[in-house]
Amino acid sequence: MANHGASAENGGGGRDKSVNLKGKRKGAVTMDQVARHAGVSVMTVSRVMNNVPGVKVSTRDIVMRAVKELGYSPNAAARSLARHGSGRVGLLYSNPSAGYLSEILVGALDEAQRSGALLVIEKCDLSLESEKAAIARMVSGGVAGVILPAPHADSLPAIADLRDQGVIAVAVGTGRSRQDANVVRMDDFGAAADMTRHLLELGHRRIGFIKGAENQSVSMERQLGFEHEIRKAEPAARVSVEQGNFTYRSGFEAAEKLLAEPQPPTAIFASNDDMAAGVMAAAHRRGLDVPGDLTVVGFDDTHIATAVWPELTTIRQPVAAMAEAALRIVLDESRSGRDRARAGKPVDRMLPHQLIVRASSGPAPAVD
Amino acid sequence: MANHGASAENGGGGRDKSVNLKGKRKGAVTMDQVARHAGVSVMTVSRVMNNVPGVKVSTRDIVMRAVKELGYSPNAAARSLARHGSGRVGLLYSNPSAGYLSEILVGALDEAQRSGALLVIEKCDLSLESEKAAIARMVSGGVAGVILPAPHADSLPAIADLRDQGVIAVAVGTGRSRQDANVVRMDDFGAAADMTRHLLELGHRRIGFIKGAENQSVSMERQLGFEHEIRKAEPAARVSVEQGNFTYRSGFEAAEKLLAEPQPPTAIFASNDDMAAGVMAAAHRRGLDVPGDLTVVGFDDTHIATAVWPELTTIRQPVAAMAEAALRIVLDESRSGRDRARAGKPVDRMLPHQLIVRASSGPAPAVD
DNA sequence: CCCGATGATGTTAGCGCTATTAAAAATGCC
DNA sequence: GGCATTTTTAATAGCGCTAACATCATCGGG
Repeated sequence: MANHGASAENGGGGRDKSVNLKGKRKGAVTMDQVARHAGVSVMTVSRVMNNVPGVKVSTRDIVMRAVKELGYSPNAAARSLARHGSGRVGLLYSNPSAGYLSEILVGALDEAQRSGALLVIEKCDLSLESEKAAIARMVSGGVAGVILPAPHADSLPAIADLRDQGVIAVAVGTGRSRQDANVVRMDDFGAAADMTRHLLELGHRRIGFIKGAENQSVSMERQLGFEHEIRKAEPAARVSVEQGNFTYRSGFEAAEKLLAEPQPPTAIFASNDDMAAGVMAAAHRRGLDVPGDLTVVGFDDTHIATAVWPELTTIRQPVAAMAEAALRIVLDESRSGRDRARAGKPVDRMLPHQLIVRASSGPAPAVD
Repeated sequence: MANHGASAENGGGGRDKSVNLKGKRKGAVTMDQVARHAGVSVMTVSRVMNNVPGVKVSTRDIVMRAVKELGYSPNAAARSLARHGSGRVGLLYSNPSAGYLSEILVGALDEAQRSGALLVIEKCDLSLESEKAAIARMVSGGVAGVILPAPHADSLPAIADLRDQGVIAVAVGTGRSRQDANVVRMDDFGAAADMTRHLLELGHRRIGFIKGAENQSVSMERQLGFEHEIRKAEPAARVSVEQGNFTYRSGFEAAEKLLAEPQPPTAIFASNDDMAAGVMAAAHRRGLDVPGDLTVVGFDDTHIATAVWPELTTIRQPVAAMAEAALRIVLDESRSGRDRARAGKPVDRMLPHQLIVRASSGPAPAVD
């Protein structure tokens, strides 16, 4: 490691004393170097990097330029250490829709890197004991807060547990705001309404709806959004609702029932993409063309939405952004909540969704 | 920071002395405390924690006990910092099978946490420039090595790039061992042979095979394994091979072709689960029962394998374990390679796979 | 024109761990 | 038994950063 490629560059110049003075290692620009380069002290650089107020604009600019010129990027480890253990954040995961997990992870990881936090991920299954154990592990690992994605976001015991231990909790992807924990979510109600409007605009008047798992609050929100829009825009439409549980299989089975009705729906709105994929399979099995004979739409825009043929019309849920936001909240809260005695109501952050129209939805077939 | 919520609880309980003794902060046991508790110096504790040879067994035991009693877990940030930037590992990801990504992430993260490494994840698409840019970012971020999962594992430019910059590269999930980089993989050839044997044992003699993407070396391995087993065990079997590219859609289309043959196969072996799901859809569309009329098997055991109905018989690829192993290799290499001049041949680690028999495979239908 | 308010910046002291070096204890050899 | 050698342990100096305090300008009012 003594010298190789990188050092040749430095050595070649020969005149750049400052670099030579400090260090021989590649890509190891430190605050010190930036400070020297900008002609200020390290503390000023630190202030600029952390957006701490009380730095003259002109100074800030000089520092910024130095940062850019040297390609400086702060050392997450050192930062986390100096911040005295703050910046350790837990992330509880079980085994949700898989694609969902990786998005959560990517979003959180990304933000963690950016803000110098350390992510501690901990696996558990859906059982209460397992959840509790995982939380205990995190807490004893010294996390400042814990992010609870999807299925755990609605776990009262988990939230209560965290609260009792004085650890910040952020629920991601829960249906409603809540008093006892910070929340990052999307407008499930509104999104379901948007999708419903899309179906109505395509002329569908017989619509099937497949509910999500009963223990998740988003299921209810989505159903309410659907029903609200129907009542508001087209009360005459005929709807039938089946219970699902967010799995492909439950979507398949629900669709079998819906399609077996004497006057089957011309469109089926599944509360997530996995179930929509199941619906599609059931439709194909009956020889129905999608979307010629049956429009199928989902929710979430996970991997499966485009892995399926035809590709699903669905609602894009900004999962990665939600995870990012959750991490930010933990960090902000842990820093601000340090002195003021844990007051203030919990944060409720809602991120925008988007209707993605793909090939699985089309105009309603002519009346039969 | 002096005290907030948590301290009130401790104070309230009043009797839990041990917690009070240890420290005022939750879960913040330091090496210092362990050392004191064990009656040794911090350095000895450090040696024990890192399995450095040269500690008397008796001393090691004492330290271990102290560690356990105090519930000590090393601070990753401090460790990474003190190790002088080592322990920073990059992970390049694009957008592979999604379920794959989260498994990779989970495995790597898990091991990162355990061994106190800092994971730097970096996104890129399949283009060469994007790949190059992502690698540059990581390198300038001071990583000791980079993990290249699935599609990038076969990217010669990426590997060459890394090598030129003196950064360790580990390819995960490539088909063959290689001279220019460390590799973690599974026995794709053998696994495909296993699966083929499974089909033959079920009595299938007309078998369709759907190849994976041409630019990935595992595709070839799996095909060779399949063909090898056929030739070896049942040369009389009729096989037809279609090209796919690992997507659901390509599986669907390949299956359409296979099933349109005058004497269609009684079993289709898709090189991954996504394609197998596509095959299943095509079969259902034609009114074929799976596995009654057609056996469908996949490869990888990703999320979709159980999200589909009937659930897929497939090969379990130990993705998480592979990611773990990859991280270990980077860490080991970066530590050992520090002095000895980057010699030694690359590591080639092969992890065991497993044939998972589920509901999608069954005995061949009676001859027609 | 001096003195306390404000800013704006610089200094100092660690965060928890590991490398390095020095010291002590155990061992070997003649 | 004495001294070179080889373990095994201890002491010390940072890693790159930030919190807390110290310092230095700058400025207006008495």
